[in-house]
Amino acid sequence: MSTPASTTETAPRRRRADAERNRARVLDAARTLFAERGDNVPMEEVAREAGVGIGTLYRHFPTKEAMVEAAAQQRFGDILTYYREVCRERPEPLEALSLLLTHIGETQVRDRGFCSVVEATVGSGEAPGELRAEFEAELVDLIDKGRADGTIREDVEGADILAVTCGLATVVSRASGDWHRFVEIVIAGLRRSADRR
Amino acid sequence: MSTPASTTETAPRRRRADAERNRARVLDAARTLFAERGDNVPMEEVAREAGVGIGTLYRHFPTKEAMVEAAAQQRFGDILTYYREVCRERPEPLEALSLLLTHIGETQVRDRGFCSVVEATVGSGEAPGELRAEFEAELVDLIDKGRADGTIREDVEGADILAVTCGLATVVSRASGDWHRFVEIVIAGLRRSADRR
DNA sequence: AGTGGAAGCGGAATCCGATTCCGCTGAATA
DNA sequence: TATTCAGCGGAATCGGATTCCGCTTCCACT
Repeated sequence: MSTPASTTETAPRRRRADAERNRARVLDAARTLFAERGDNVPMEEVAREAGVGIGTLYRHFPTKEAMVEAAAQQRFGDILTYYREVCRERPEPLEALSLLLTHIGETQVRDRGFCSVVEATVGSGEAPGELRAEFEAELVDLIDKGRADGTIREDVEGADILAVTCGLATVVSRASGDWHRFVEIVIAGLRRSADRR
Repeated sequence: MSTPASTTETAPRRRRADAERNRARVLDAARTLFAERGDNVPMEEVAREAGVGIGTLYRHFPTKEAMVEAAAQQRFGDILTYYREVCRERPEPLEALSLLLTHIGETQVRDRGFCSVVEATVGSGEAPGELRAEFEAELVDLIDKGRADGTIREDVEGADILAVTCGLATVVSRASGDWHRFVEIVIAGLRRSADRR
C-alpha cells in the first residue's frame, strides 16, 4: 500500500508539458468551432483546426460529448460571474432573474455549443461540472429569496428555472421569433400576482 | 409523342396496391418505434419491424427525418381535433390555451418522436405539413381572440406560442421536474395583468 | 389468359463520422 | 546519454444513413 493520498484524492500526477499545451489548443479550437456551429462539427475538423491528430482529442476527452461540454464549461463561469457582479445584489429577485435569463439568452445566441450542452444536460441527472453546480445553487438561492419576499410564486422551484433555461436554449437555437419575448413571458409568469387562477 | 397530359400537370398516376400497403406498414412501424424511443431508432430496425427491406423505406420517404415527421403528422391531427372539440369554444381564450398546452404536453410525454419533430421543426422556416399549418392558424386565431378580449398580453404573437410549444417539448423530453408547472408559469405569464413591469 | 415493361422491392455497397488501436516519438528523469 | 513510458498520429473499425442496381411483381393492354 504505497499510495498515500488514496483517501479521497485522485493522484495529482503532473502532466507532460506538451500534453498540457495540446489540451489547451484542442479546447481552443473546440470553443471556436462549437460556438459557431453547435455540436455538429466533425472531430476531424476540430483536430485539424487544433493542429493535432484525432487520437489526441480522445487522449484528452473520453467522448465528443465530453469535449463539447468542456468547451462550454467556461460559459457557466462567465454567467456565474455576471450573476454575482450584476444581478445578485439587486433588491428585486425577479429583476435579477430577468437580467440573468437575458444574459443567458445572449450567451446562447453567441454560443451554439453552449445551447447543445444546456439542452442535453439539464435535468438528465448527471454530475454537473463544478461551475454548473455553483450556478444551480445560486439559482436556488435566488428563487428562495424571491419566494421569501413575496415577489415570486411560492410553488416555483429551482429546477423549474433550469427547465426554463433549457427551453430557452431550444427557443434561441431554433431562432423562432424573439427569444426576448419568451423571457418576458416567463418572468411575468413567475411573478406572484393578486389574481390566481 | 404519346404523352398527352404533358401540359403542366403532374400525372395523377395511381400507386400500385402493394406499394400502398407497404407504405402503411412502414408508417405503422415508424409510429410505434419513434413514439417509444424518439428518433434514435436505426432505419434497419424500422424496416425489420415493418417486414420490408431498407430500400423500401427510402422509396416512400426521402430521408429518415421525413419519415419521423410523417410518423408524427398524425399527432398534429389529433391535437387539432382535440382543440376543435374541447378548447375552441371555451369563452376564456387563456383557459383554452391552457387546456391545449396541457394536451400537447401529454401527447409529447407519450410520443417522443413527436417531441423531436416539434423541436426540430418549429421556427426553422419549413413547409409545415398541411395539418401543422392548420394547427398554427388556429393558434394565431386563438391568440388574436385573447388579445382582442383583453385577457392576453397584447404584445404576444402566434409565433411565441410555437416557441413555447417547442420549449415544452424540450422540457418534457428531458423530464426535468414537472412540465405541468412550466405550462402554468407560461399561462400566467401570458395573462394581461394590471401591473406591468 | 398472356405479355411487356415500368413500379417496387431487397439488401449489398458506399459514405460519413465517432471511436479504438497500436507502433512510433520524444519529454522527463536517472 | 540511456531508458522508459506518456503522448502522439492516423489507419482501422464500427455503426448507421443513404444510394444503387439487378430481380420481382403488378397491371394495362392485347
